Amino acid sequence: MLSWIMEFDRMNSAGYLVNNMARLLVEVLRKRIAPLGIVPGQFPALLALWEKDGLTQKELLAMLDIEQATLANTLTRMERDGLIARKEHPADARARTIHLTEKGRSIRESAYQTAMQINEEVLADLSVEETRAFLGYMRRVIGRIKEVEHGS
Amino acid sequence: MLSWIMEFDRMNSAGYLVNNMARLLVEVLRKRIAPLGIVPGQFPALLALWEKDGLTQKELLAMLDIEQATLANTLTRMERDGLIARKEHPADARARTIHLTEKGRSIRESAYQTAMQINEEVLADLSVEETRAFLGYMRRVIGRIKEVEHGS
DNA sequence: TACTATTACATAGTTAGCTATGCAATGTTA
DNA sequence: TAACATTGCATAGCTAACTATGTAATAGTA
Repeated sequence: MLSWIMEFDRMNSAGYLVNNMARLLVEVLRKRIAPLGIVPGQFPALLALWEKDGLTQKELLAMLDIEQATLANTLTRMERDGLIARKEHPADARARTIHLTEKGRSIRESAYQTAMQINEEVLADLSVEETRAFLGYMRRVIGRIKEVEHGS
Repeated sequence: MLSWIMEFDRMNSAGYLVNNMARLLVEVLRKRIAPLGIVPGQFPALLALWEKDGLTQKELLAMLDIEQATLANTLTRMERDGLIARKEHPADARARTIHLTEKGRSIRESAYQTAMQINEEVLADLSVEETRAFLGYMRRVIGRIKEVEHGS
C-alpha cells in the first residue's frame, strides 16, 4: 500500500509507458515545429505529400495509419493553414486531388530535420545497439497488437 | 523514391512507432473495458482511487501524469458515468473530495485483470529478457524526453 | 481589518484520434 | 435505362490531451 508500489506498477506496464512516451514526444514535436506553422497531426500527411503530390484523399489515406474521417478533418485544417489546396479531380467529381502550396513545400527540409533531431535527442542515452533493439521491439509489439485486434 | 524507402523511414522513427503503438493499444483497451462501463482515460484515475479513496482533485492529480484541466474533465465524465461522487471538503470550500461509487469499486478486479491480460498478450512475442529490456528502454527514453523538454 | 496573493477547481477553445452516418457521384445489373 | 450498390469524401458526435483563463475561497500581509 506504500506509494512506491503503485509507481512500480505503472513503471512496469507497457501500456502506461508507451502512452506516456507518446504524449511527451508529441508535445516536444509540437513546440519544435510551431515556428514552421504546422502541428504534429499534419506531419504524416506532409511526409506523404512531399513524396508524391497531387494524390486523392483515398490514395493519401492508403499511405497513412489513420482513419478516413481523421484525414478529412486534418486536410481541412491544412487547407485552412495554407499548406495544401484541393482541386477537382479531372475524371471523378466525387474525388479531389490534394496539392501542396508553396508554403507546404518550403518547410520540407526544416520539418524533416526537426523530426530527425528529436528522434536523435530522445534516443541519445541508448547505444546504437540498444536503439536498434528498441525499434525492433516496437515493430514486433505493433505487429502483435494488430493480430490481437482482429482475433489472432 | 520507391515506396519502401518511406516505409523504411517510418519504421525507423521512434516517434512514429511509439505513437502508432500507443494508439493501437488504447483502442484494444477501449474495446476490452467497454463491458465494464469505463473508457481508457478513466483508467489512471481509477487505479489511483482504488489505492486511496476520498482524495481531493489536487491529491489525485499528484498521482497522475496529466494536466489539471484534463483531470477535471475526466472526473466530470466519471461522475456522469456513475463511477465517482464528489463531496464538499470538510475544511476547504474550494476543494471537493472524490469518492468511488459502488460501481466504481466493483469493477476493480476485472479492470485490473483486463489491463494485465492486454500487457501480457501484446508482449507475448518478446522473451522475459526482451520485455525487461524493452520496458527499461522506455523508462530511459521517457526520462530523457523530460530533460529535453525543460532545456538541457 | 482591508488588500492582495495564492490556491483549488472549472471552463473555453484547440488538436487529433475514433465510430457512425450522410450525400452525391459513379458503377453495375436486371 | 431505371433501380440499386458502391465509392469518395464530409459531417456529427464522442474521448482525451493540451494551454490559457476565469472564479471563488483561503491565506498572507501592510
